[in-house]
Amino acid sequence: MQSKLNYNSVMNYSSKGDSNARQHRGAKRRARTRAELLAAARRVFAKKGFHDTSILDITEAADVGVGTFYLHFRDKDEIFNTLIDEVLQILEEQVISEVRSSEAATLPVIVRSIFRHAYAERDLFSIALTSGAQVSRTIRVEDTIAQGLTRAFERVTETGQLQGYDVFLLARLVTGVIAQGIIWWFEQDDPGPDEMAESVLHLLAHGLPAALFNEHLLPPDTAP
Amino acid sequence: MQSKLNYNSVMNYSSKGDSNARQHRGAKRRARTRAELLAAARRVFAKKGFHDTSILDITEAADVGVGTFYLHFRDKDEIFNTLIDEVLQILEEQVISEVRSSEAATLPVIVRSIFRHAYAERDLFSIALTSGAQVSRTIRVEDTIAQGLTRAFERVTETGQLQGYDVFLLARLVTGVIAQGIIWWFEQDDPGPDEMAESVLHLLAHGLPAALFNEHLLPPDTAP
Amino acid sequence: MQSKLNYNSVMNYSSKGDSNARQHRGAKRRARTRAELLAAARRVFAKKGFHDTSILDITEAADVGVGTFYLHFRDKDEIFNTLIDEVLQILEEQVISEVRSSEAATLPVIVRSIFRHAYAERDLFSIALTSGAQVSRTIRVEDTIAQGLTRAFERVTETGQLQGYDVFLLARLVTGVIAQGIIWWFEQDDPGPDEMAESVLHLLAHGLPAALFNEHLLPPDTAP
Amino acid sequence: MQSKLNYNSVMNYSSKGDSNARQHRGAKRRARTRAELLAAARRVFAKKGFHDTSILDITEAADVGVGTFYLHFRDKDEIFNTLIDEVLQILEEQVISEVRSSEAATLPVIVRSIFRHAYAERDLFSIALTSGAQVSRTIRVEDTIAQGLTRAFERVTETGQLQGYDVFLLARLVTGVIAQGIIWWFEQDDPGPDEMAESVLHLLAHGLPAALFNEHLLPPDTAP
DNA sequence: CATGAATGAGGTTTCATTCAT
DNA sequence: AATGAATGAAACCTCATTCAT
Repeated sequence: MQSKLNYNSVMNYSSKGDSNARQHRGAKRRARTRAELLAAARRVFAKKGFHDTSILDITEAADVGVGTFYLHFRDKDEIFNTLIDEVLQILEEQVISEVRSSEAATLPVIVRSIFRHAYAERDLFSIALTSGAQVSRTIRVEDTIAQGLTRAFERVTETGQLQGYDVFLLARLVTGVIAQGIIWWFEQDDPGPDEMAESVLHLLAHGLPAALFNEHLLPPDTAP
Repeated sequence: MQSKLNYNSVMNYSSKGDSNARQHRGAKRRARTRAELLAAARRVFAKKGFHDTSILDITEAADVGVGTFYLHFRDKDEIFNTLIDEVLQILEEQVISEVRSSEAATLPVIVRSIFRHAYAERDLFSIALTSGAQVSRTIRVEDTIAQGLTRAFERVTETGQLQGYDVFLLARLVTGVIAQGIIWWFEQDDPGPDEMAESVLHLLAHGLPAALFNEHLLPPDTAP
Repeated sequence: MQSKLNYNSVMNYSSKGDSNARQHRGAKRRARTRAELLAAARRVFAKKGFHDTSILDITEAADVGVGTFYLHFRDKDEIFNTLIDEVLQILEEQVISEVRSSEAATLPVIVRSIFRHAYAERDLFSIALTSGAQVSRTIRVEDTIAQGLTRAFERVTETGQLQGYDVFLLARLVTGVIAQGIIWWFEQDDPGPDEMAESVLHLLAHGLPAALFNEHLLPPDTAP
Repeated sequence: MQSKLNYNSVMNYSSKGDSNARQHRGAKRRARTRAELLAAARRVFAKKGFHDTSILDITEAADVGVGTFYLHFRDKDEIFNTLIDEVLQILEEQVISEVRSSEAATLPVIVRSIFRHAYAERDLFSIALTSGAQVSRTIRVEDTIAQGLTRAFERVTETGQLQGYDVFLLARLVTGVIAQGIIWWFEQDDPGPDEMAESVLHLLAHGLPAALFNEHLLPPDTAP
């Protein structure tokens, strides 16, 4: 809120004052500092996790004074959320644009696009997927993906298909597969995004091999 | 691991000393206090989340002195892990026993069993699924489920089926669907465990409706 | 509030538990620490004034850890108010007792008693009289004295005398004289309390010398 | 003292440089900014009290940049003192002029004049009377009034009257009554200045009603 | 074994002040 | 002269942890 006011004021500078040049310089510096803070926060969060990161860690990584942090963000939550929001907005834009420029706006296109972007930003996504709840009791990344999928699914609902499905639940379950794919990269780097997308899409398209529904999955007799 | 040391030490008390009776009484009291702490921790974690819970919160809820906490647990992480381990061990035992007593040890039986237990303990599972990472950088619940599934899947692998699947990744993806189902209960209480299991199993068995792979999922032209 | 709960709980200890002795020791230590904090606060306030005193100053003077402060008082305001309340309560009790044990409960007896006590505690009273407003927007010492005087005056009102006086305003004005007498000791130590009382009482009894109402108080012609 | 340096430097600007006209414009602007800061400070002090007012509060209220503040005043104390000095100087001038233009320069004339001016500026006076000590360990308003009264009283001393009085102490005690009258307006607006002056003057002229010196002021027997 | 008063490291946050523009 | 972004000292406060009883 505080920071948004500040942020917006930056945006408005060029159109308001008469002495354009002078105000611009201050605003530019301000924006640069803010960007440095965001970049530093991302690095530190990725390295130490959300919980173990202090404001001081961030300002030191950004090479600015402690107080500067509070000029731009209310607290650790806010910078974290800003970071996530930023990355989610880019994700959304990118997915939409990729989907538009593709032949057909089908699920495979969407999923591939999500994985590609998530892979590129996998450090942040991992943090976001595993520390989300402690920040806002809303799990932002999952929510955003689930909402996107829901909107997409609803397009099909309108055509009369998807009868008998709870679209919301379905979207969340699919989100679960995707999220787990991303979290996979928390520890390994491969398979890369395209292969990952194929695995996920294969599962989503055909389900699990029938064997898993027929065969015995436990040894006849085991001690724990 | 740490917590197991503590836990086992309780178990060993009665067999060590010479004056058996008195030690027994002490051990019983000790165990009772410990149990109160665990129960209190579960209540408080469910209400305030892991991060916002302090040791004092727990001891007050358990109606014991602060110092007492440290006689039983090293820190907040340990009591949390103990709680999770306990509940996961019960989950495992219950699933195994249910699967054993069923006609065929197939995936549906396993999944239903997992959901039933998770539903019964949904407050703890929700916390565990969303606060896992900040405790140990290992996401215990997902890991346990994924491991269990992996073991199960490997039985099938041995029969030569599941060719071309990365069993580990597959297990994790399936874990993702299950986990998201549980997290769903973070906000709603229904559908209940059996219905939830059906939805998940249907998805896992047949995949998503083909429409989602054919139809256009985006309106032809949207503003952001 | 916090501290009052704590404080009261100390008071109740001896009558509540069964294991009397053990609880007593803790409570005694607690009370001692609290008293040390109060004594230290008084010393530091007297030396540096309210505004320039930090919590750390107080805890260092009391030779306890910082955290200990917060076990007993919410913040600087609270310890200050506690200090003032304590001293004002003693003042009130002492004045009442002195007045009772005197021949006649007249104003001179009251005023002498106030000055005697205030002189004994003049460092604290000076601080209280000059820093009062910044703590609570109620000027505690003046208020207490004025209230006491008001109650006293009202006794006389009931006898039909004091016609035409606004008792509240009168009490405050008299409080002003007394307060200024005490503030006088902020910089000088004499005259002592009895002489001071005589000066004030003489003024209150006879008013100012008539000359001040007749004579010219300005030189016929002065530059600023 | 410090503030006077600053203040005078403003006055000297126009006479120093070569290009008279331009400097004049600069000086005028400078003076205007300074006046805005003073006016803003007064408003903010009146609203939030001295202690809770920050430099930023003042500059925002004055609608100037933070840095600008330091071009005119060293710190919060200085602007506060400047404000008080200004108002006290006006008080002094006004009292002197009113007294001069009156028939006889007696105490009633002085007191009435003081109250009239103090009432007009009562927000500032209230702040000054209750926050004085934290600024300079000299209680400026009381000091100024007491000094004025002392000077006036000394005129009478010279005529041989006021024998046996400590003139300084007497002046301070009278100051106490006047100050308390002004502080009264901190919470109420009436009685207005003239009525207030009459009450105070009546007290100063005749002292308190004799009853207060004869009657019992306490009920014969009270519980605390 | 249990207690809870005390501790102080470590975090957060504010705000007077500087200085490049 | 005016600006306001940046600074960091200095305060605040919490809470995990210890330890005497």
